[in-house]
Amino acid sequence: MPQPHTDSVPDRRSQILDAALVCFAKRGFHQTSMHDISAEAGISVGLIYRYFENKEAVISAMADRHKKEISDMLQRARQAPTLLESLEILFTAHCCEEETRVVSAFVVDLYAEASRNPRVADLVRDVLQTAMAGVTELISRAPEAQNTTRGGSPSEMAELIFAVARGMLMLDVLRPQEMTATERRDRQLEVTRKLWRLLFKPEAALAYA
Amino acid sequence: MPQPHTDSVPDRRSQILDAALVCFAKRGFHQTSMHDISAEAGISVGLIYRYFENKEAVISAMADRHKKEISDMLQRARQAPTLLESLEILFTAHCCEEETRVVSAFVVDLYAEASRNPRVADLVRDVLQTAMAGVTELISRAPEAQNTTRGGSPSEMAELIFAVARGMLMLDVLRPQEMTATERRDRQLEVTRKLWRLLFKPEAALAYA
DNA sequence: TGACAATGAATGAACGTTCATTCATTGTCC
DNA sequence: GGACAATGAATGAACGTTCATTCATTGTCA
Repeated sequence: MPQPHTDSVPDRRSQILDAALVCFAKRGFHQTSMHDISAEAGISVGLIYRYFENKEAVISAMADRHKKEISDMLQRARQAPTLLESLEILFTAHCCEEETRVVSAFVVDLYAEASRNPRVADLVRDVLQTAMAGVTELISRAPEAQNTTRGGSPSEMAELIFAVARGMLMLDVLRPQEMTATERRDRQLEVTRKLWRLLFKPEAALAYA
Repeated sequence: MPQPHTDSVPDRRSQILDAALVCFAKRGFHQTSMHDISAEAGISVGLIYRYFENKEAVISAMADRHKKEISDMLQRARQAPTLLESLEILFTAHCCEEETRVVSAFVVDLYAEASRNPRVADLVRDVLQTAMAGVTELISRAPEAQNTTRGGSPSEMAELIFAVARGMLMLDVLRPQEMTATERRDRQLEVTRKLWRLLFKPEAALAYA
């Protein structure tokens, strides 16, 4: 009853948000016009206003969706058998898409927006706190982390992990467009493993590395 | 000859760039109008066009100035007596200003712009490579780094250091406006020291920290 | 007076948003 | 089933506004 077609009406909101993501990543929030989004989605401008109050609502909805994606990612990370694999999921989440740059550019733009839009800032802060809490707990439970206090408390380690993850994501927008998602993923994994060794590998094993 | 008055003409270009930095940080590159900049600088709109070809030229000049500031910072870091102090300079450079947020927000915006403007991307890449090379050399020469290969080669360590620095800068734009520059600086220093311990402190000293 | 610094009204393009209109689909009655 | 009414998703031209940029004009020195 709610959706009698299920196919002919392909969830307009998602369709619009998908198009918006592409446009936002390509041109940024404020350089993207509603016409850009409508063209990318293959619909008319007016139709966007049937599903979103205005342009800012589109941006907010994108941020909300991103929040859900992050918590999905966290769920996956939680189910990984080892801490290292959890971290690998965390660090390469944005490489899952066809176009990694799309996600990275969007997130950097999101932070830029957060720096001047308090509502967006609250949302990003909230996402970050939830994710950090999840990872902190992950570390607390992990047997790999039991024998080392080198990186400080679990929450301090999580802080460092997230700083590196954000820093690498920022670097990603500088990489040449030609780089494939796989290449990006490999670069990310290298850094992940380096950080893991640094934080969790028993000292003895490293002494003469 | 270049500046005949030296005082009555207070270097218009710098004056305009100073105003632009404030506006860009407050509203972002593309939401800042030329009128905003002229109002902030206390001059007329038209005058900006006497010193800059167009708005993009203002952005480019800002990026160029940022490049010079980074290399100054690197120079200062090079002259520090210990590696830890070098790192502290590196991590708190953006806290020197009255308004830390201004610098952080500008840099995040710069990366966002880099993700879609190849000229800006080249410039940021260039700055980053120069700075990384400087820090790599700093590490190579430092006696503190001689006894540990824990973090990998000097250039690998530099990569990690810069990732954390970028990540912390990104976090800075989320901090409440009320936070003072000193508080921000302290938070940055905490992380710096943690990273330093992790990378350079001899293993023995950490075993039962 | 001449040369140049500085102004800010004017221009036109682009943008977000609105809304009168179209039309395929669904519901209703005989 | 067939004729007709009602719906509301979808369109895109139009509107008011904002903005980067221009340039005729004014102010200011030597």
